[in-house]
Amino acid sequence: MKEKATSFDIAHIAGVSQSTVSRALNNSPLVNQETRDRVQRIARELNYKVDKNASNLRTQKSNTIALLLFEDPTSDDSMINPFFLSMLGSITRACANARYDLLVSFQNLDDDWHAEYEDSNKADGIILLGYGDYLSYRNKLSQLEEQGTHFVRWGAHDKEHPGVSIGCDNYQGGFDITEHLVKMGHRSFAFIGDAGSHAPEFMARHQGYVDALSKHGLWTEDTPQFDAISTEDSGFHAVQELLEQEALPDAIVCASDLIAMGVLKALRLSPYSVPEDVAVVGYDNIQVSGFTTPALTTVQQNTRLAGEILVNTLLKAIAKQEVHDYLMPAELIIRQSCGSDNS
Amino acid sequence: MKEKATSFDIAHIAGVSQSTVSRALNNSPLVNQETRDRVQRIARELNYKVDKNASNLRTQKSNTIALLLFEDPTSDDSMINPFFLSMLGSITRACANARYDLLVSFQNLDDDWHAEYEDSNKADGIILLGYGDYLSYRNKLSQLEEQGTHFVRWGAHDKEHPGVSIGCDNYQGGFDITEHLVKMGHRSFAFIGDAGSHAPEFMARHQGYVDALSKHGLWTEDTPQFDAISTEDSGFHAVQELLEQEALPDAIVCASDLIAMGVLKALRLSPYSVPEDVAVVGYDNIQVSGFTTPALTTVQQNTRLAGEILVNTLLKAIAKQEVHDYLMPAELIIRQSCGSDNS
DNA sequence: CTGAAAGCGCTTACAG
DNA sequence: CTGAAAGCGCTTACAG
Repeated sequence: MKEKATSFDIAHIAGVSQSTVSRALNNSPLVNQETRDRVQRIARELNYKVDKNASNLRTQKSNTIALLLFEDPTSDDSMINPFFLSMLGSITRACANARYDLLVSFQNLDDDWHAEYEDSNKADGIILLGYGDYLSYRNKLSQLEEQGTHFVRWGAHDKEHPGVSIGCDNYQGGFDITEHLVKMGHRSFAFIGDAGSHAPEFMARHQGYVDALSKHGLWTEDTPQFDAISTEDSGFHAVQELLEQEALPDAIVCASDLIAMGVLKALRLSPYSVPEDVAVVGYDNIQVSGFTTPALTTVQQNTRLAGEILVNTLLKAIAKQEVHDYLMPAELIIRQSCGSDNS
Repeated sequence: MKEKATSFDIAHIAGVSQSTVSRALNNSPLVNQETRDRVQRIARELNYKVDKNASNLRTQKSNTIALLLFEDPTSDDSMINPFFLSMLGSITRACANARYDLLVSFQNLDDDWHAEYEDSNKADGIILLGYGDYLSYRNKLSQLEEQGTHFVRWGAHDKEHPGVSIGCDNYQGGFDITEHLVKMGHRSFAFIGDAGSHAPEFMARHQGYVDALSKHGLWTEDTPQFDAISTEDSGFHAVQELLEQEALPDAIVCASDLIAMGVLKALRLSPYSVPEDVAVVGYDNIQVSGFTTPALTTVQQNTRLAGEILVNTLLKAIAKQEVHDYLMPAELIIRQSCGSDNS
């Protein structure tokens, strides 16, 4: 293993000072064209790469973004929610386009994550991604903000929360999909998904659902709701309960596609069929939702756009520009699981 | 935004030298228990974090691994192959367990990636992940090895290639799934997937397929094969060709699940049904494959284990321990798309 | 346009 | 057990 070349080695070979090498490599206009070309050629030949630790230390910035992916610690740890995996993909892409490196990290909500990356100068800013009990880390967000850490959060748009957030219109999504079910002729409903303040996204979807039902006079206090987290298992068990209580409604609204997968599975084992006996809808439009039988009606969040906006907003914040919350529209994806017009 | 505290600030407050602060923070046994506690308490109060750039520069290691994800540049850029996304998830997890940071980057095969990360001291080692034209970057791998860069590669096990590789037994997978089709009574076949040396994984799967057919006397030189890359579109178009030529075989073996998705889609639009008229099998066991109609028979690669082995092998290499190639067994996942025993 | 020099914030031999 | 000092490899005012 050869010793790694430094800028001094280049300087020696090129017969210039190390300062000039540094300038040439950074394409400084201060340096003679010819000198620059020579230095760059030698650097290429020696396979020289600027030491990032040294240059970052000197410039006090890292050209790196950290992505903190929160996981619901109760979810099946063998699988990441496909929706977030898809976000991860689009964020990676957006970072590459912006010539930033991306540091990815999984976090538990109770980890001491709040300052780690930017404080240690490994990253210039942080993207927070994940469902999960948002309230429980709210004070950490405040602390981040207090310290002047740059961060953007994917999630529920909420004026009371610190920092800037990019999210999808969960309320509208919940409203639209529910109203569609009403139009399809369904009259009794159940909601599967935690509707408490611990899960703001789910709560907003639920609120949209409730308001749509209310608008059509279909909402009652005893409309069943199950506090499921976003896993197949949660959905599966919720349906089992419904079946035991012999309280199967016309339509089941799931707070996520993953939950809906479990719901469909449970119904497949039951005497009831979808959508004839019961309609099922999900949320997220993960890839699988187009392939279930019947294909799942759901709400799409544009992950590609979301990744771009998250990254661009963060970069703006790092550049000390003004940034704003952004609420992306939710798009209804109608497939077969909600019944057809002539039902 | 407050100025970030340095070890000198801590030293000043604690009334000790900066060297002692550094030792205390690194839990050096050289420092008095009481002093250490005091220093650590102050550091916590000041929300102090060691500057990674400085410490990495000094120690010449980064506790960071870089993951280079190669993409087939011809594939649909709106979507990463779900199989690799799943690998990404398990690698992230494995890194977190090893207390390493993970730098993720997408690369085109023609980028000048080969040295970037480790040479610039941003990472201690590199994981290479992706299908793609392996031959085209073979000399880059040689170069990596020559420079003493630590790397492991996911992919085809091959003694002739530089560096250590972790992969799944593609040959055995291709063999097993084909033999299963033969057992199901299928007699004529087609293979969809590039079987050339540019795609070593696919080539190995194809070789297993050919050998299984040969073993049962079913292989002929004119058994159709299509040079598809791993996308739905490729599979879709290959089937269209088969239909135009009116050469639909008993069974279609796809080099990946993504290809199989396209095959199923094309057949759905045809008068033929799966598995009655034609069997279809895939490879990878991506999540969707369990939800298609009919559910897809495929070959599973254990991504979770793969991620762990990749990371652990790389860490060993970084620690100058001896490392070996590893060939993971392929597991047949039998579902409905291949027909049933009584066919 | 170029060079000599300072300094980013650490870690770690060296001396006590 | 502790401190003074060197040095990791850069970037960038400063002086010419």
